[in-house]
Amino acid sequence: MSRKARIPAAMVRLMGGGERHAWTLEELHSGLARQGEATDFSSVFRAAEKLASGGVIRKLLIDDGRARFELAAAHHDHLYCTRCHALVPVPCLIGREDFAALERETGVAVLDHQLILSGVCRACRTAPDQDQRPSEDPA
Amino acid sequence: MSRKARIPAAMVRLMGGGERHAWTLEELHSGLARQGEATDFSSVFRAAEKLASGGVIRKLLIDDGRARFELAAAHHDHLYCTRCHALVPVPCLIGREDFAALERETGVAVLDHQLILSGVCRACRTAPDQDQRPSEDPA
DNA sequence: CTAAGTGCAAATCATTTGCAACCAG
DNA sequence: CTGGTTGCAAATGATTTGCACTTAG
Repeated sequence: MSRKARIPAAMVRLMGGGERHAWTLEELHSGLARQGEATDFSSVFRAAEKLASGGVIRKLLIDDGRARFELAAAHHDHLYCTRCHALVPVPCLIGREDFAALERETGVAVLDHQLILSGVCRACRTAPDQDQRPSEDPA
Repeated sequence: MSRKARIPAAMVRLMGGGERHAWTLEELHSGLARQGEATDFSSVFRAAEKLASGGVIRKLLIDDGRARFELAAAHHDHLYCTRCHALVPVPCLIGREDFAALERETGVAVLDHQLILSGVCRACRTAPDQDQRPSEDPA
């Protein structure tokens, strides 16, 4: 080896900051800049790639064109509002026992899972029809 | 109205053919061609878009860059082998009761969900390390 | 010296969109 | 006519990659 990775570390620190729980690469990029760790987008990409493959963070696939990343530490599933695009973490609905059963039946060793529930959040159902701006973790 | 949509219909027919359960746009495109319904890629895209919004088919987000589409009729979840990229349908693990509980707690009306379990299938665990070609619904 | 980490620029690639031609009702 | 449908070409946009430079070990 030769040099300690600066970006990955800063990224984990940023993600653990509590402001947000799921980040797009762009948000990570600007987030790092905001905390004095300005860097190139490709470095953000590679750091995320590395952290994800190392199991430190998890990549989420949302149907809006951009991947999100979250710390893998606290596992939870997600509720996605198709109207305002809020992504709300919810307690995990899948249990170990389900995995075991599936593994027995299918022969596939389940290592991870991604559950995204989608629908319309209360605010959006109540509010008029106007198209709302993306927001995350609505307070 | 004015004209009956040729592509969407052919697409549903193709997807119900049983050969495959999840299709990329590219596969749908070539699949249609193979069954004498040659068409443009953008038409495939638009047909998928329309069918998906109409609830006839469902869009799946797999972490390999391409979306997959499957008939929504028979709902099931998926097992994704991260090694050979096989996508195996498995019985759904989530129940209505879970939805109801979540809706009560979060206020989000759950309309749909996507659960993708990932891991390594039996073949890949047994086989040597070589990187295998993508295959789907391995016989 | 040596290899991993980084920045910058350029390439990829699936996905989308604009627009004119078409056609069943 | 009319408005949805289709084909073709071009635009988008997020993601990736090539490459040279830097620096810790």
